[in-house]
Amino acid sequence: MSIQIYNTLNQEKEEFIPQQAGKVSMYVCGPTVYNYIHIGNARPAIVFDTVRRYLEYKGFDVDYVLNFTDVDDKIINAAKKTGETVQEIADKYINAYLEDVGALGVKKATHNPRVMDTMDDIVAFIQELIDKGFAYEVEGDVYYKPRKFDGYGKLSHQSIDELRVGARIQIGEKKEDPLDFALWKNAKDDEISWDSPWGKGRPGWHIECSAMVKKHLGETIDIHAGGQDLTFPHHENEIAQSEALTGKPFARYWMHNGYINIDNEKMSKSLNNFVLTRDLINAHDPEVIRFFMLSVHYRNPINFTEELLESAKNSFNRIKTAYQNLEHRKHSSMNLVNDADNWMEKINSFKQEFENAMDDDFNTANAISVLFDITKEANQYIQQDQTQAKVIDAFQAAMETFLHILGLEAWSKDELLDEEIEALIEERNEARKSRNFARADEIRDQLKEKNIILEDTPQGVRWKRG
RNA sequence: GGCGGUAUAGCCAAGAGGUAAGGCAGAGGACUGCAAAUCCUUUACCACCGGUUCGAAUCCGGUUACCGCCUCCA
Repeated sequence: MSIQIYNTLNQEKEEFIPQQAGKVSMYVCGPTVYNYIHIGNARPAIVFDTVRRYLEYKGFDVDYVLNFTDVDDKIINAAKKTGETVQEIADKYINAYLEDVGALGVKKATHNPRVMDTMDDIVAFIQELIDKGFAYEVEGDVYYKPRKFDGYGKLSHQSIDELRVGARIQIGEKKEDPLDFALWKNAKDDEISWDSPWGKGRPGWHIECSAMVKKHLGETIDIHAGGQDLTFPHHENEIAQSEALTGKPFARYWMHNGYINIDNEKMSKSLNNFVLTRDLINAHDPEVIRFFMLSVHYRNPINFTEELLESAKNSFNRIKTAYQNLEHRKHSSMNLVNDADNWMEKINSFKQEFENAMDDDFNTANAISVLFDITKEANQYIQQDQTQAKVIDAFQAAMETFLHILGLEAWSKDELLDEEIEALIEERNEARKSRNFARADEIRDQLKEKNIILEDTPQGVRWKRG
């Protein structure tokens, strides 16, 4: 089956066919780096990283570009407050972003362009738009004229005449039309600025993405992604800028992820209910956070509460435990090669189901349910009197594959116990043999305090970290 | 006002014409020296009202509630 992607442009699922066989160009709108990111910023990072991982699993070579907006009012204000330079603020929060998102299992982008490094391209882009009659300069500002561009509104499905534009003109602006938006802003006295044909200034917000996409991925890209609030005006404006310039389609598939609410309310400054990704990572296992995010389809809203995260932790533990129990059972398995066909077939069918789920617009919620199905099957298998190493391996390999696609495999590394603990486990075994259960339980409790949990199975003691 | 989204068990969440996946929590049972883990069993008038259909959470029309975007925002 082919991959189906819900395309905001047409509001329906479409078969995904990249321009070039085997290659995917993908651009994701990144953060404005003026603060630590909140969990709302973490969602697109995780979701589109998972999209990328799945495309790579399917054999595509993915060029994944995520930008950093490092020139912006908010950064300038932050710099004014702390006395640092804009560059320093930006550097600090770019590093923080990469750390946070890295902890959540997000792979590094192939490029992380910054506005500061793209200034020449941005200026050239704007100049060309002026030359082509889509933009005009007024006293050092440059504005784009959406009314000049035929398809304006095609992404957000807004009619240009229905837009409520009353609030759009601010005092001191010199737009010809309230709909016009800034490509270049004239510098105020002491602000950071760059030279341009229209004097010192800095770019508007939307133009950077158009310029970066063109610079790093070309005129038409396969996938453009971001939060659904970016649909309008940001992405709409990107299309207007880029397509006016090139005359070619800007992006072929537009993907937008849903919002995160906190206790059923939008995160907002007035409610003061922002949850910083950083704080959450310090308080919870990052993989549980990622698992939680992926347990809901990316286009649906997620409500975040501590209780739901706790529930996600228990859920994810079930999968982890099954994987670890397979590992333990491996040592008491036989190396026969026959009689395993039924199980191997079953395991293969899970693979197919997993792919079916992911093919269907990256339905991670269903993909995770396949992970639970295989977990149950594996649990049943290892309870049999006799097991085969080959089947155990196949179970584990399938689980690893699924977990890797979801970016959740980091925990599965081998862990070792130190000698002291090994000795205690051995002592407990002896105590149990001689039916000295008091001593056995004492040791079990003692280890539990050290976060080592012992479980007695027909195949001997099994331990795990609590 | 325009555009879009959401309403499914105590909770979370898939499903998009053939009478409801999965997980968490709860209850009962099995296994265990006791536990743990696991297995088995168990819980749904799919927001409301009409319509189409042999058949509708699923399609159409309407209603209600909530949410997002239209202004910086993931």
